[in-house]
Amino acid sequence: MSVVPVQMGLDDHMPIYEIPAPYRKVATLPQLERMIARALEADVVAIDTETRPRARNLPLDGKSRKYHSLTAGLNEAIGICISFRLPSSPPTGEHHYLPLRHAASTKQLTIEQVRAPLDRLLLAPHIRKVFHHAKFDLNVLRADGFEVAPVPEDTLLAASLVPLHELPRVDGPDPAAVLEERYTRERPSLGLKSLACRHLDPAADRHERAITSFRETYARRRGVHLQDVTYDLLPVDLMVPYAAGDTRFTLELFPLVSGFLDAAGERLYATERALIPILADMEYRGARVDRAFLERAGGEYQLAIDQARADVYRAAGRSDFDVDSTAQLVRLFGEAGLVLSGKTASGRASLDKAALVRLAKSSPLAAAVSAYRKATKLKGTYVDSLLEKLDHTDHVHCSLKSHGTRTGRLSADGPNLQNIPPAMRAAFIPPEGWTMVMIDYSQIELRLVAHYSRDPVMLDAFARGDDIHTRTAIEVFGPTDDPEEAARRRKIAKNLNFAICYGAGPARISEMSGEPIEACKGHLERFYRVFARLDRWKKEVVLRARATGEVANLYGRRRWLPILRDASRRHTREYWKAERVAVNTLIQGSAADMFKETMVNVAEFLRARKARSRIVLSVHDELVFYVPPEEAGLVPELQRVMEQPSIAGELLVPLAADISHSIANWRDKRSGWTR
DNA sequence: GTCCCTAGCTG
DNA sequence: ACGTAGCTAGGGACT
Repeated sequence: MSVVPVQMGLDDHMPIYEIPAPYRKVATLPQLERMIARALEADVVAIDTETRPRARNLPLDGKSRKYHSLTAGLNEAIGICISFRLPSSPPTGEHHYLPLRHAASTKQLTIEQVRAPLDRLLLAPHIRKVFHHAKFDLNVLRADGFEVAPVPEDTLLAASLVPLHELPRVDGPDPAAVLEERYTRERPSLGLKSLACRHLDPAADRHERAITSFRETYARRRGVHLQDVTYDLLPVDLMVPYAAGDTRFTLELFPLVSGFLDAAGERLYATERALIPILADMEYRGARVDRAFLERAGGEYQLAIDQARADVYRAAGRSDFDVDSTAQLVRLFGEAGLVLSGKTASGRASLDKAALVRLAKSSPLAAAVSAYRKATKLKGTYVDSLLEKLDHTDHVHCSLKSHGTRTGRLSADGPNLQNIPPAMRAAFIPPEGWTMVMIDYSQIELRLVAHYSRDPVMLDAFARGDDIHTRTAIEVFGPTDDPEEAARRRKIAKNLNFAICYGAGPARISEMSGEPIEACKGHLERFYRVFARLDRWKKEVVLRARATGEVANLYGRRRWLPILRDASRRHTREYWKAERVAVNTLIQGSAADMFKETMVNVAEFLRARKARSRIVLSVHDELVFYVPPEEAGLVPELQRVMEQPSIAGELLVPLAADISHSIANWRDKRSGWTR
């Protein structure tokens, strides 16, 4: 920065900073009115919010740095950045920071003062608003009563769909490093600063570094944690170029990045964009949780944990170790003469569930550790942490990332509501008097495998509506009248079917099905003789991917796998993994993009009918809805919408979506829909 | 405080 | 060579 601060760390003695061009502060009504008037003449306006954790999101206690999530907003706006460029603007554009909730001594407008002018811009129908990660800002703005229309553009989502390694670089990187990255790195960071440094200005992070250094000094002098030095405590003039820099980069990245979208990319981007307000709304409203159920379950699990821990110490004959420490347990097992055959990824002796199950018959110690692990997992990850995250209306708000996976699936965190075990699904309940409706695709990935491979047996199975695992069992092992044998064969067949999607070998099939490994080798060979087209398709996928270094799914979503075309890395562990990834990405990714399209179609269906029903959760191939009693008639229609994505007509297999419902909770459901 | 490792939950 | 895609918790080693 241009001016060295003379004094730091006191709100009322903030150092004076000079705001460099082309950045501007908007702190008075005339300045705001002038800025909005000019913005309304622009075709594209970049917008960003600066935030702090909500004031009531206080640390849990002195030592924990975790915050309560008491409200959907999670973060509170402290200021808004707005950038645009008119023909009459300087060539570098006009970039503004509008402080709203900075330290009291700061000259700034209030939310209510800016509401009307800002609404004119945020709702202007003809202006494209571009954000980097719009969903976040939409919810921050919503917490202050602002809406944005039309649906914003998003440079983060556009960048997630573009071959970033083909974009021109401005940071003059070492050519060897670029080459290495082309061959090894699947996807560079999608962070705004990272994209800006690579493609706009190598020094794009200079203001961020200035801010960080200020915060570090402030934290040191005040004796507080760095993360407690929130941005609203900083001198506003120091914030202006940093904050408005973000919208400057967003504005400049937008045409650059979206210019690299191909036709399929444009279509995928349209779906991603349509998902922004849908996911934002799911996050904002959250899922209702039965707090009393969780508290009860927590007590029961605690008893089970205490019991299991005592069992472990008794079986071990000593108690000078930590049951939570796998390393100490491995040592203990070794001293007790228990042999651990499996290995971890790093080659050490593994004491995972499979190892414990192998030993459980002969060792009470192993059985007790299993019980302990199960109870601590459920209580720690699902009961206690979920309770901490409930808001004052007992709703939990996760964050859904549309760009969170390399296949196209959504990812969820804070908490992850996509891996709630059945026992804990009982804690998720509908609003009073409403029904929870679950609609999930039946065997979506195997249907896509059948489509891709055109395997006649598999296509026939789905055309006839067979149970695919039973049909596979009959095709591979022949018919049997013994129901027990049929069940055993179906289990193996199910694992064989999953093996296609994941690329599992005999060892994994053996572990999953409990059959001997040698037998599984034979099963796999027979399986690929029966479903010969399937094996051929997988080989073709790999051959094509070797030539191009990438795969593209049914919607044209691409995943770069540069290692596949690098002959020098052939026959390495990473290479073989990339082959499995190539196949899995087509299957999982095609299903994911179909599912995203379905979410958009379902949300549009509900919107068009002004329905109160809403999507609550999205778990890869399942949607969970809250449905009020008077909208029961919509449910079969939702099912039909789900069965008719745009690609349904081109698929060689029928799609099927199954309904289940419950007025109680997510676990205790009944299949079908009748009333 | 950071990071990695191991484990375990989901589709 | 032989299990895809995620997130989170805890221990343990490091700074």
